[in-house]
Amino acid sequence: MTSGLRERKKLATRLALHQAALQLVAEHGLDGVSVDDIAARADVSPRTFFNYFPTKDDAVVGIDASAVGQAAERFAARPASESPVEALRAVHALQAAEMADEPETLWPLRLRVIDEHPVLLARLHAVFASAERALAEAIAARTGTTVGPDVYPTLLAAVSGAALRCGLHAWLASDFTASLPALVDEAWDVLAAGLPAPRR
Amino acid sequence: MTSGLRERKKLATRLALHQAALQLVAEHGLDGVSVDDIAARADVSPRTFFNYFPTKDDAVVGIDASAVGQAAERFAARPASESPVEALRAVHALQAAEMADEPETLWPLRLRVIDEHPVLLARLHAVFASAERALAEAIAARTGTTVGPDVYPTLLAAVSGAALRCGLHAWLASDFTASLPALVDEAWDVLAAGLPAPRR
DNA sequence: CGCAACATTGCACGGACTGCACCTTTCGCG
DNA sequence: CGCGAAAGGTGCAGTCCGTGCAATGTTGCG
Repeated sequence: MTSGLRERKKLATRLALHQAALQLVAEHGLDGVSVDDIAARADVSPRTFFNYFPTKDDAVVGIDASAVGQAAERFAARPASESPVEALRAVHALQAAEMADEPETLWPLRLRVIDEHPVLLARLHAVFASAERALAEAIAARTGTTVGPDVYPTLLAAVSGAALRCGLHAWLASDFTASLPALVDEAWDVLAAGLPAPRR
Repeated sequence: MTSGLRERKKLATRLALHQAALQLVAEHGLDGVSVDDIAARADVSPRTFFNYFPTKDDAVVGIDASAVGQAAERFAARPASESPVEALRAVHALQAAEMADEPETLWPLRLRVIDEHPVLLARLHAVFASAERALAEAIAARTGTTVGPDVYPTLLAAVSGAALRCGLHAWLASDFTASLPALVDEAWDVLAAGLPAPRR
């Protein structure tokens, strides 16, 4: 399927560039690192860098566009007996588990770096937003609504992104000692209850 | 208070630059317009452009940082008898009304242009995100929670942003014939009900 | 009026990103 | 095995963005 020396090498240099970008930025800050630096550490020419990422910022965030549609696909594949919220919770449980388990400590490092650079946060949000657009379509299809005029699909998609981001934020705040899936699930509990003020 | 020829002139050129950017981009696309073009249409030197906006994209979006903390301040000023959600709804009602009433058709044009350029959407989201951070603090203060470990303040702040963005999106989809405050309020109804699947 | 503060501008520079042309490597196939 | 086609890697030249600095106007105030 994905075999072939060519494919594997591309994946490898892509990852190398991403990790080089992350480490260097963690060390010297976003403005203290140039594309040339990143390319040098990944052992490719500066020009090649742009064959892999359209932007320096994208290399730091390092999320491929292919992963974007994933959430929407998984949502669409859930049994029709589930309510939209139930289905989304299930999708997020899977997604959160994958993020927490990912090889290396990639996500922690990513989140730490992104947290220190608002520009990168915006970039991450852009990725989420694009995923949410696809998700809104899937929600509309499931509920018989329409993305344009009806608020529901857009709202639920946006809220799901909020839940996930919120979980990631709390995960970072816990210094990655908490369980990401548990945090995301907690957020969904609050949402499903209609956002009541927490009892103190 | 804000009088003084100097202040007014600054505001004027700022607005001129913003409108020039908006119109030109609406006409030629984001990549078809350079900073020099924008500065030329606003009758200032290209160098001066950067005294007003740190970035070309920011000039197109054209929202000043001062407006960012506004939502949090208004939220904090709401009577303590209101629940967080009630208070937020009230703040949004005001904010939505202001946006819909703004002089000229600024918001419609803005939204149309932003809708066509994902980069600008990211920029807008960044503004929202920064407002949400301030809001999260205010929510935490009101509910006796803490932004770091507790999910509630971050979640509610993010969700409120989602509601507003969602209203704006539907407003755009209606070609600005619908009532923005009504759309935002509708989103809040769904949120307060725990996001139930819409009846068909 | 005259001075101090502030805004505008030009200049020069470094870095991001792109189109193009050329070279090297991999792949598919006989 | 080897050859031709396809695709990736690289260098070059160029455009535009964004910034620090220094010079030049403009405004406000005593």
